[in-house]
Amino acid sequence: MSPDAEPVNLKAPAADKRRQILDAAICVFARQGFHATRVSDIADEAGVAYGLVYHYFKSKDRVLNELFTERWSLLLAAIDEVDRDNSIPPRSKLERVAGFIIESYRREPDLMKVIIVEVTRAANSFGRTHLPEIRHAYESIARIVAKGQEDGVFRTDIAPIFASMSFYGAIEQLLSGWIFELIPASDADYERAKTMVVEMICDGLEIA
Amino acid sequence: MSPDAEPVNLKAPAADKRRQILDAAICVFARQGFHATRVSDIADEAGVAYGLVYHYFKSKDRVLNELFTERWSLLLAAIDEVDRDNSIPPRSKLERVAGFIIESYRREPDLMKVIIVEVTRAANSFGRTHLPEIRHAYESIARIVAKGQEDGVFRTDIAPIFASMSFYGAIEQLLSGWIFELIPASDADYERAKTMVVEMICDGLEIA
DNA sequence: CAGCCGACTGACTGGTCAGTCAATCACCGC
DNA sequence: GCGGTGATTGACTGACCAGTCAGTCGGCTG
Repeated sequence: MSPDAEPVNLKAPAADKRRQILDAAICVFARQGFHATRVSDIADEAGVAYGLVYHYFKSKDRVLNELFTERWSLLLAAIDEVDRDNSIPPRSKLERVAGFIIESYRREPDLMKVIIVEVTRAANSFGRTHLPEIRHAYESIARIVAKGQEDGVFRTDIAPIFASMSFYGAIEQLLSGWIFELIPASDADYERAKTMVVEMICDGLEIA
Repeated sequence: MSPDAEPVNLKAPAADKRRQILDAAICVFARQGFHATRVSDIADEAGVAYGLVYHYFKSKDRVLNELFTERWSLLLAAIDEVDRDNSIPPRSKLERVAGFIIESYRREPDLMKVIIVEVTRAANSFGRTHLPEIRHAYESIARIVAKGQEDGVFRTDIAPIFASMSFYGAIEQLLSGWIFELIPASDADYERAKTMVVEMICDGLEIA
């Protein structure tokens, strides 16, 4: 950018303001929930005029939209990449998927909270629009399971989509538990959870 | 109107109107979601004047409240009853819990949809109030798991609350799948699901 | 310098509802 | 038939807020 050292934050090169608004939205949505936040809350939090939000986004919905799409596409890409790597056993694939999701939460808890609470688990209101993308994730995970069945590693009497939903549901429930402080959330807990979910799903709770 | 011999339904003995309103709310909340339904929608659906809703309920929230509390207390009671019955192995206990929830959905899909979508999975907005009751369910299930561990039937390296959340999360995710038509929903599917969740949680996905 | 353009501002409007309330109705006991 | 009580009605109001828009600012181009 500019070699000359200038008095910074007015200079925010245009697109930065957009980012500022998105970040503010993450923060405010996480704190108050989507429905309860006014557009002015976002603007205030971003330190920006009310109208500017509408300069960059067509509506309040579009802001949430962008947050979701941005992150969800990363998840889909991650799952697909894991799926394509056939050098590891299916169990490790699930481990990586669980790891990715939990790690996402650890790094950006507010963003993940917003995505889960306002989109993924709000399929009746806002999330409705994104049902196809959400379904896509379930199907990708199901593909991993199916491949495990073909390899003779996973039992075949459980439908892949069913296993996939249960697996993802278990993980999301854990995140919810952390979000709403229903279960303890330390770095150690996150780490333990990663292996525990997979162990439970793959090996089962019962002693063989 | 005719003085006598009239077409009954005016006669609805007072408290029936209350029930009528609740049933209408179930229907409308399920169809449009809580936020998107106006109080007038409930009144219309119930075939009752707008103001009557406020005669029976202090606010729109209270209507949803009542729906949730009514049903959730049944769930809590069912779980506790299962837990107390020590004549059956822990695995059967989980089967009964899963069975109860899935059967509830089969019998009253709209009500369960409302409870899950608007309360249980909406902990950021409306559900916040009910976090204690929701947590209570998790803890009751965790108690079943803990007892299974004491009996040497369940492995002890997975925290009971953790297993509980995963178990419940898996079931709720299945219901969501049915609600949003992400997975097939026939009587056979419900029946299969009941055993599948428990099998997966107890025996695991992997072939031993 | 003039004139343009995109970033940026915030007062204002239009529509939407939750909740209120004054009035009416149906019934019952006296 | 009279007065009281609770059920029932629906027009109305006050608050709230998403989205608009007329206008300012600052930098760049010719």
